Amino acid sequence: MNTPPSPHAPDQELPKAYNPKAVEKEWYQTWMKRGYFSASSHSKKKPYTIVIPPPNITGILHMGHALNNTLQDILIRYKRMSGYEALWMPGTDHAGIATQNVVEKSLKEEGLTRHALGREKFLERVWKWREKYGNTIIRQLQRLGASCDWERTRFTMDEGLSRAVREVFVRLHEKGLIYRGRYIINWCPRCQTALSDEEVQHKDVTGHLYYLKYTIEGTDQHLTIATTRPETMLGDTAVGFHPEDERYRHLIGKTVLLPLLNRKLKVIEDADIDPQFGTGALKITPAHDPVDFRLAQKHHLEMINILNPDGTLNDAAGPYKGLDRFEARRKIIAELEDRRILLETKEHVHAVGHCYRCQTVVEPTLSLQWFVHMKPLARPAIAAVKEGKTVFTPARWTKVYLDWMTNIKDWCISRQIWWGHRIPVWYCPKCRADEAKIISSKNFTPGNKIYTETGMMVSRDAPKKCAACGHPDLIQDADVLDTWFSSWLWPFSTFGWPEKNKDLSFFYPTSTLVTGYEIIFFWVARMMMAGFEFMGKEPFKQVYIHGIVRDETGAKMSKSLGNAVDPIHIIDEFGADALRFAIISITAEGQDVYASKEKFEVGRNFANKIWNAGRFVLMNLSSKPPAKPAKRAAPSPIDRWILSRLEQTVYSVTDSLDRSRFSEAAAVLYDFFWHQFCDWYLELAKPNIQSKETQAVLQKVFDTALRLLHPFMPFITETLWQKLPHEGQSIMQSAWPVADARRVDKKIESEMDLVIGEIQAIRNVRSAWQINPKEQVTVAIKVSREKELQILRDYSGTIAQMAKISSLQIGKNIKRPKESAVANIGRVETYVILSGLVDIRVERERIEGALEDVEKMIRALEIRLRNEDFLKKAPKEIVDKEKEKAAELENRKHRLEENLRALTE
RNA sequence: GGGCAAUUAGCUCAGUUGGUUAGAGCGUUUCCUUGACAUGGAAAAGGUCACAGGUUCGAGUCCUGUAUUGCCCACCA
Repeated sequence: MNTPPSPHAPDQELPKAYNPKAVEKEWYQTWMKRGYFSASSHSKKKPYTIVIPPPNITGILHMGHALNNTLQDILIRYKRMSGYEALWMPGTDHAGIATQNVVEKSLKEEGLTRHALGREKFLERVWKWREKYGNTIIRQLQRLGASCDWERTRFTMDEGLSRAVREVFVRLHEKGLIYRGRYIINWCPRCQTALSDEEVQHKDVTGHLYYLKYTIEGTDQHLTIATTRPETMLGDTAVGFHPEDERYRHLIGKTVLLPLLNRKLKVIEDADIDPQFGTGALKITPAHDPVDFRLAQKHHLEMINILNPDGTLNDAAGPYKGLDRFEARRKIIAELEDRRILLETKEHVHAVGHCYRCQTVVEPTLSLQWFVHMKPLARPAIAAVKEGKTVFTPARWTKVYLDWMTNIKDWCISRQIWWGHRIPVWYCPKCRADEAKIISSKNFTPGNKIYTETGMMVSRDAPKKCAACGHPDLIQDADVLDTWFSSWLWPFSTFGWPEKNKDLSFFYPTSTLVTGYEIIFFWVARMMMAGFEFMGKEPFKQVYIHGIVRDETGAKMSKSLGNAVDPIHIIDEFGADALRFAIISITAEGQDVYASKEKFEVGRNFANKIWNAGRFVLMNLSSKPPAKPAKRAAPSPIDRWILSRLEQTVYSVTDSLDRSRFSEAAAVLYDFFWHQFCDWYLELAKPNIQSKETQAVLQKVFDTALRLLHPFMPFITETLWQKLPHEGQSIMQSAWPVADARRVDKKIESEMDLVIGEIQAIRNVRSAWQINPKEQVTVAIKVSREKELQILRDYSGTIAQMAKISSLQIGKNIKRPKESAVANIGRVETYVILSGLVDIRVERERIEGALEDVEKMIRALEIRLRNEDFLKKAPKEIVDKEKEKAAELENRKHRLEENLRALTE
């Protein structure tokens, strides 16, 4: 026997309360050391694969991660137990802008800037930073219990993944899908880089609409134009109006003078200009507005960029040069006001773009950037979802995905930062000496030819010399790629693509992607496109979209707001299992979650309940369990009942997990374990606890429950499972229970329903009369039906035990004893003898209350049963059920009335 | 401007093929420290399922509209 060491000796006495700290770390280490998390592509099993949404290396575990990763771990552990070769592929994302921002901040504290350091030194600093802090979140995921195959951990800046990035860039370029061009992009003046459209968050801001007076050259006539960004007038090169707008027809052929600068502005007419907005006249700033840019292209207007990269105004701004854009706005407004050019100011709510990393207001700016032409990539990714090759859960996200994909725009992928994958493009300074020649395809239309420039080389590896002239000193493009340009390859780059290997063919396509809806566009949609483009197959079969974790007030949790419930604090205080179970419990499918510390107490309490049930089971199992369960004698009805309930729980939990209804599965387990197994079965089984049969059932039910609970609460289930008699080395490797419909015993369940109802009725009376729980009472039960009589007699011992009855009489001809309180369940009437005098008033109130309820129900039923349409059209079984119910209610009503009469006699 | 969610007990929320008396957790009330568990046990109170119409024998559940809230998308300057 060569059993690996267990963290706990089997016979160690269990403390009264579950102490997660005592087991979590050790068990996690043990699992890792024994290689339980690793998956192999040489397995004979069917693969089940999840790739983790790689957290940023700057990331610190927050509740969103806790939810996201618990969901993935539940799936992985469930599938692993169900016989799949389950792989959870982990890794981290280099998070270009975010990481650069963090490192720059620490430089600033030393009084340094990245520019002072220089590119190379700066990158060294970033790598150092990553060595030190980049794995924080991975250690935190491990505390959560995540069963990732850590040996496979990847990083988006690894050599392998970087190679994939270059390969993809080159291939897309060769297909004519990557090009460079001068277009309006979103510029963040703080990060000083271009952003993609998705990286801009639009927020409604109450600003102003300024009405400005432009003079028509050579006349004393004026033109009034409304704008929200008056400072952009410095870049105006034209004014325009709608061709059918009669108000401005007279302007055709005239020139308008730009206030302050007196620049001559062309007058154009274009159907894209909305005559309803403002005055119907539009000032056109081609370099700082997407609409204006398009108009400028169409009408061949001059484009004047007025901004420096840091958001201050440049030479083009004349007297306003050097001012920050917002300061310039204030100055210009004041100036316009002084000169009576500003005619009117109105409040105006409009959407203003903000940088998703630093929340700075972004500026639409004309700029030379690299783009991916997306339409051709989107086509198969759209078809796949329409055909159901990839399914969204909840389904409503399908439409969101398809809408975005259908209207997809080209993706700006170049970033003017240093931390990231350098664009694999090199330039020959010699060939490019003549600047006029540089852009060889001025009006490049992507998709049908390859984008080229004089002296430009797109290459997987750094070219040694210029392909044209042989010049050896080439200059690599200074920009890096958007972080998502590496993330969108994640489902296959992590397996070694572009190399063809066993892992790739075995684990790809992956099975489920679990993520939040905030990155459907950033990541999910793009992975779909990359999956088809480079692997020819969808990257995953299912996309499970969960909600966002918010605080109690509904605000998105964030560290900067200080409203975050820190998952690590919850783990420290309540344990990882408590955190996991609670976060799953409170998360309905796809809904946002409102988290507060109190909500995690549910998880702690449940873990403690499991712990104590385990203590009870262990305490009572014979110290040496029979090697084989003793020949089963017929199990008692109570045993059959819990086995039947267990079977339904197995079925229900499995079904819920298969339908991605995680909180439902958690609720079913909670109810079964606590309210059926602990509240009833354990109590009912106590008198027979010494019998072999009961012990066998107790062990089986507890063992099965632990296995069902394991994906949700890995640590406590492993700890207890190890202490129980078990086969195998870990609950992680045990088989997921399989539901067997034959073990469901409807007959025994309906019998137990009657018995439990009876016990509860008696307890209710006891409670109403404030009988001390320790005190034994005398009870008489009157039953009219043979079947019920039989059942109650069979279970009389149980009823007496559970309701603390010293003398129990059951029969058809029982007379109501004097000084007794009555309870009615169905057709059964129960008398509880009271020791002292009956307080008629109290008893009457009880009965009258019950009577009222019954009458209310009877009235509702009667209406239904008198309705001919109901009798004719409703299914027979429904009608029969209602009739049966009516008869029973009628019966109960009579008995209540009798009791009431007897009371007053 | 378009779209999507949400609106059910004091609070936070479940409730997917329409069909018993609409559920849970927390909180509240009463009783109980009984040899698994006070992070506990027993019992109980508490809901015109946002509103208005409609479909149906029957609606929390389906349809239409309204209101409130939140989110996403969108080049009305």
